This record gives sequence, structure tokens and C-alpha cells, in this order.
Amino acid sequence: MKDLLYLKDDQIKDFIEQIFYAYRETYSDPRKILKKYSFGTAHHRAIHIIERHKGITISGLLNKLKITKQSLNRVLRDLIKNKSVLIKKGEIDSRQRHIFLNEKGQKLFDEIFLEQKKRIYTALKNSDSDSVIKFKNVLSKIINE
Amino acid sequence: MKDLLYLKDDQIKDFIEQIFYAYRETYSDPRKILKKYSFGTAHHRAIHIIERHKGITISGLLNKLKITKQSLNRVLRDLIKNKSVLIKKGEIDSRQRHIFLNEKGQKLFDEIFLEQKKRIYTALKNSDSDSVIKFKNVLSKIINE
DNA sequence: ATAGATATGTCAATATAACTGACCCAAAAT
DNA sequence: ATTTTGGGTCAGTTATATTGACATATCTAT
Repeated sequence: MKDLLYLKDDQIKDFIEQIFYAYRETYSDPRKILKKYSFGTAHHRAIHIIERHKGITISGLLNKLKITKQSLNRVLRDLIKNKSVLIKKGEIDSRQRHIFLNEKGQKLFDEIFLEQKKRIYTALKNSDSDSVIKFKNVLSKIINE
Repeated sequence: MKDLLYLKDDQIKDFIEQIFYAYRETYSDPRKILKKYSFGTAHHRAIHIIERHKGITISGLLNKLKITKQSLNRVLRDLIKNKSVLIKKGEIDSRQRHIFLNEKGQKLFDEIFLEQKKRIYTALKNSDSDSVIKFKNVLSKIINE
């Protein structure tokens, strides 16, 4: 058994602070781009998850975003109106809606991502692959509960 | 030169998604406690930074939180009213205000932290010390720009 | 001593993104 | 046939941020 010095409260407090900064900076980078389309971070988060989980259902998206369906509805309405997002009725279960980015939405995502990527890319480029793997592992553990 | 496979866009997109989850979960854990005191996450973030940077000035706090002074003012007013936070005039530069948690504020911080700590503690406990060091390093690089 | 810069405080209006609660319909599951 | 599930929507409210304008005290530099 190691001494677990790295589990000291101060270290944990630092992580809590750093996670806040990492999130804030990562998601504030593309705000100018979003503003061009009159979108905010709420739209960004939805677009991001839709791009990563193509065809996700409404309830699937709700589970990832952890917001109310009323909140999601407003965001999706904006994205649909803008023709960035496309909704398809489920073929198996026609109550369900499957959500996709269409061409316009994908272009918007790409533009956002290009901006947002810089920060992460630079950080990873200056780290070795073992660090990146371990970063990913710890991050996963923080999320998984 | 390695192949840098770990810098593929999909990996970066995953990180962007995971950083969002990590932040959201870490900061939503203590919401019930905050609600007892009629505080929200804005108060929480301020308390956290004040605890980690005792005696920080208003402008120092603004630089860390990256909000406007009007926003911070509302939060600080609540915390002062609640007697969780104490403001001292600067001795060297009396324009400055130094911000501290007083006993009540420290107790509140401790209560919040106890709840919030669980998630991080568990994640770190299940990682080796090398992983924790490397997690910290990559996280720092993400923040530093 | 005075002029300008800095640190902070505050009023007012507005924007964004979330919430609660109450309903509704259509389709699936029992 | 009834209940449950997936989704949609109206209305009102809350939390947290913004912009812009100004005010005051104190420090710095000339």
C-alpha cells in the first residue's frame, strides 16, 4: 500500500478548481462563432452530442445533457429552424425521434470544432501518449461516478 | 516521431465531451447542500476560489472566475449577508479588498467539499500515482492555453 | 498639488439557459 | 382495453450572466 499522498485534500481541491477552468476555457473558445449564428453554449453542447451520437433519440439526448425536455425543446427548435438539425421518426418505434445534423449542421459543427480543437490538440501534442491514455482513464473514472 | 494516433479528431471530440461531463458532475454533486443555504453554483465557485486563495482581491477573483464585477458583486453580497465571507481593506493599498471565508463560510466550504470530494477521491483511489500525476499534467496544459 | 489611472461599488436593463408544473397526443406494451 | 412510454407545448419563474453608465476613494506620476 502506497502512502496515497496524492489523495490529500489540497490535491483534490486543486483538481476541482482545474476541472472548472478546463471546462470553461474549452467551451468558451468557440463563442464568437456561435454568436454569428445566434447560438449559445446550450446549442453547442447539443450539436456536439448529436454529432458524436448520430441518430440519438430525444430521451437519449436528455440523458446526456441532463436538462429538462422543455429546455431541450427550445434549443432543438432553434437548430431545426436554422436547418442545422434534422429529425426522423423512428422506424421500429414511431414514437421516437432520431436526431441528426444535416449538411449545414455538420459544417457548423466543423467550424466550432476547428476552434475548440486547438486548445486540446496543443495540450495533447505536448504530452506523451502514455500521459494521454492516463488522462483519459482518470477522466473516465471521474465521470463514471 | 510517433504516429500521434491519439491526436485523431475523434479522440479530441471525446475529450471535449468528457470534460463537459466531468465538470457538470463534479459541480452538481453538492447542489442539495447549496440549496439549503439558498446558494447556487455561482456562490459555490466563488467560495471554492476564496478558500483556495485566501485573501484574494476582488480583481483577483474576477480574473479567476472570469465574470463581470456586477455578477460577482451579487454573489459576494449574498455571501457577506450570510456571514460566510469577510472583506478586509488592504493595508498596503487601501483601495483593495481582501476576501476571506470566516468560520461559518469555512464550515460551509467543508460541507460542500465533503460531498464533492467523493467523486474525485474514488476516481483517484482507483488510479495509480503515475496516472494521477499525468492526469494533472495534461489538465494543466489544457488550461494554460 | 494636481491629473490621470486603478480598484471597487452600484443602478438599470437585458439575455441566456435553466427550472417547475400542468397538460396534450400518439404509439407501444401489458 | 388500459397503462405506460416518448415526445410536444404553454406559462411562469429562477439563476446567472451580460452591457452600459456612473460614482467614489485611493494610488501614482509629474
